[in-house]
Amino acid sequence: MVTLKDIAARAGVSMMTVSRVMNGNQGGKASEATAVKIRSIAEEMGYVPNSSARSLAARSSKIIAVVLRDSTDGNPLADPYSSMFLGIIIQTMQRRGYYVMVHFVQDYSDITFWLRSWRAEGAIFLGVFDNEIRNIRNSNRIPLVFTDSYSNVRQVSNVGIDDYKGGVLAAQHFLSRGHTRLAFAGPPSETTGVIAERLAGFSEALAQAGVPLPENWIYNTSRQSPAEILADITSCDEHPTGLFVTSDLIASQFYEAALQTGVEIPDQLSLIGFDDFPLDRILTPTLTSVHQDVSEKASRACDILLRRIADPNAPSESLMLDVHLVERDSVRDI
Amino acid sequence: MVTLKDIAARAGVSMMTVSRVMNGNQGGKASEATAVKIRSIAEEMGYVPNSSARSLAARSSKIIAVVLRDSTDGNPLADPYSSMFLGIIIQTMQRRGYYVMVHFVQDYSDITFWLRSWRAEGAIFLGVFDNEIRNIRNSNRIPLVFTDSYSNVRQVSNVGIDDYKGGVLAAQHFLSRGHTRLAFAGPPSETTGVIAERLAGFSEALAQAGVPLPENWIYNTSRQSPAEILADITSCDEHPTGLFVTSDLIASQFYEAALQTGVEIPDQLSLIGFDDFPLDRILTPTLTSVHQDVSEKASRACDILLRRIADPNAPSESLMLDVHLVERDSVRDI
DNA sequence: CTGAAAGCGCTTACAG
DNA sequence: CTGAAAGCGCTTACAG
Repeated sequence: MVTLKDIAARAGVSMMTVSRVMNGNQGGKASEATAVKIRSIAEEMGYVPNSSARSLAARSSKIIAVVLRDSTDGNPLADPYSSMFLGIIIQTMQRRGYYVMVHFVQDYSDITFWLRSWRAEGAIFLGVFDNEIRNIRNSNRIPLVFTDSYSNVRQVSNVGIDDYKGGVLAAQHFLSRGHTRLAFAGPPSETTGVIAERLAGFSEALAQAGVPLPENWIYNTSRQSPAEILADITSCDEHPTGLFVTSDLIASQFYEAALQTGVEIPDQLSLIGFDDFPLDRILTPTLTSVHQDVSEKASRACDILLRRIADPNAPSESLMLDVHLVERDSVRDI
Repeated sequence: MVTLKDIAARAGVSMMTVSRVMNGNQGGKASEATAVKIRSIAEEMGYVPNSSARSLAARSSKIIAVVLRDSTDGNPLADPYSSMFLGIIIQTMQRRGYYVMVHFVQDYSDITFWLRSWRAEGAIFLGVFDNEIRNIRNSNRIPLVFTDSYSNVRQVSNVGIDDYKGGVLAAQHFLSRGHTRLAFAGPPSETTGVIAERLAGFSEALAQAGVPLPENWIYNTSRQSPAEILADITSCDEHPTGLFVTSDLIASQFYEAALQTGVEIPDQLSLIGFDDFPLDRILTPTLTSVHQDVSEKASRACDILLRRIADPNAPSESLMLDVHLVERDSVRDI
């Protein structure tokens, strides 16, 4: 393995001079003549800097950590939302000269151990960490960027979207098409958080129009399968005519269940999803959905993180991106 | 930051003893009494080993590299195949005590630089690297596992599937349903490789049944959009009644194009895809597809890599997993 | 069972 | 513009 020392010997200079040149020769601290010579020797000898040594000496690693919640029931990257997001992060960070390590986490204490062990320079969290966010923040001084968080911890940066508005848009669309009996389905929600916001926006917009959203029409997709929920919905006489689902991924499971159980979308049940994935355009019927811009979200998260890495005194920034409704064919007129 | 030295001082032993204990005290090299004491002190002080220092001294990093081909036209993780695969790798490697770095690569020389710089212990390549594989192998002595490679370099391990059989199965299915005019669509293929194999299996099985596959019915999805291909196919009088597409991702783009151009699947054109993604079950009509087991492929790739890391003399192993056809509704009877 | 010495390959901080 | 010294936090290899 070729080291700085080897190059220094060949060039007849000190290791320090080589080190400076290999690090871009900031401000021409070395003469251009020696720099050129050193670069050509390094090239010729196939020099590759040792990142571990660099990290150890410089106390900085060029490593960006991406943390996803490990889903016990399978693959955290099975969700297109997460994988798209991760893809953009890797692309962006790589272009800026960083290395990306990915970690699936079950317990938040894992994270701290891992971040410290590698001296990660910053971390981006995908998925909801609202309950752990304070602990994570307190045990890690590096810049952290969360996504979709509704935590009240203000010392971390967050990139999210207007989930409440998403719920409102879904409600308004159903109402505008004449629906007055509506249901909601999503993972269980705490009092705050992405799902709670979408639900709040949805139910409050309905309430404003005098349309109630009964408790028993708020379905928990962790407890009941889409097929069970469909059975439940269609069993009652005056059943809901529209269902707002908190993600396109789950919405697509409803399509599958509808196919199996013979429920007609949108005739028996209209559907609105959330995310606006490419998938929506090939479903039959095409899925009306609340659009969020994952790429934008990902690159904003990277920008904020990089800014805070570059300037340790930079304030934490949070950002809420807009959403809009994309009308397709899964909502019928009543 | 707490170091081995700090713990050693507190415990009244040498750094070496602490080091041994922290590394699992292999073979009881330290007395259990001191081991217990050291562990409790380490715990109490919140000791986190410094991975950079470890890597530097031990010349081994616990880093596994995953290399994906950077797609110029977007996000390498937009393809569910890649993201599922990556997800399993991360999960598996993490459980075995390794760290995963992900790299999107354009030029193969990037790879070598990166692998060396971090002293990665092994690498898994997702996507086709057939042309670069010899160079990659020659410039890197660490264990490498490729996927879906048809390279003749035998010093690397490879995990693939029976692509040829996949093509045969598609042909046979079309034939069994009475189709005699068939087309093929996929990315451009070299003389060898995944796509070439699928095409060869398809066309040879057809030929055996006396059904020709004309050159102009072999479509290149990089040159023509699905909409253009559909237009071309349906324009001629005696047009193909069935189309074999090399991935479900591309097949889904044909569904979208069919919707826009008004081509009826399967009435005007029957379709068979490849991969058997969950998506297939919610398309209308549901998509008949050649099944491959991505999870199996990913975990086999990890197994092989770990075995070769554990034993540097372990031979390279290659593996070809089986495929089968999953019949759904996208192929009509003729 | 335990430890002192040397070194992994770099950078920091200082001196000139 | 250049360099000698010290050190980052570990492990290897040896000695006892």
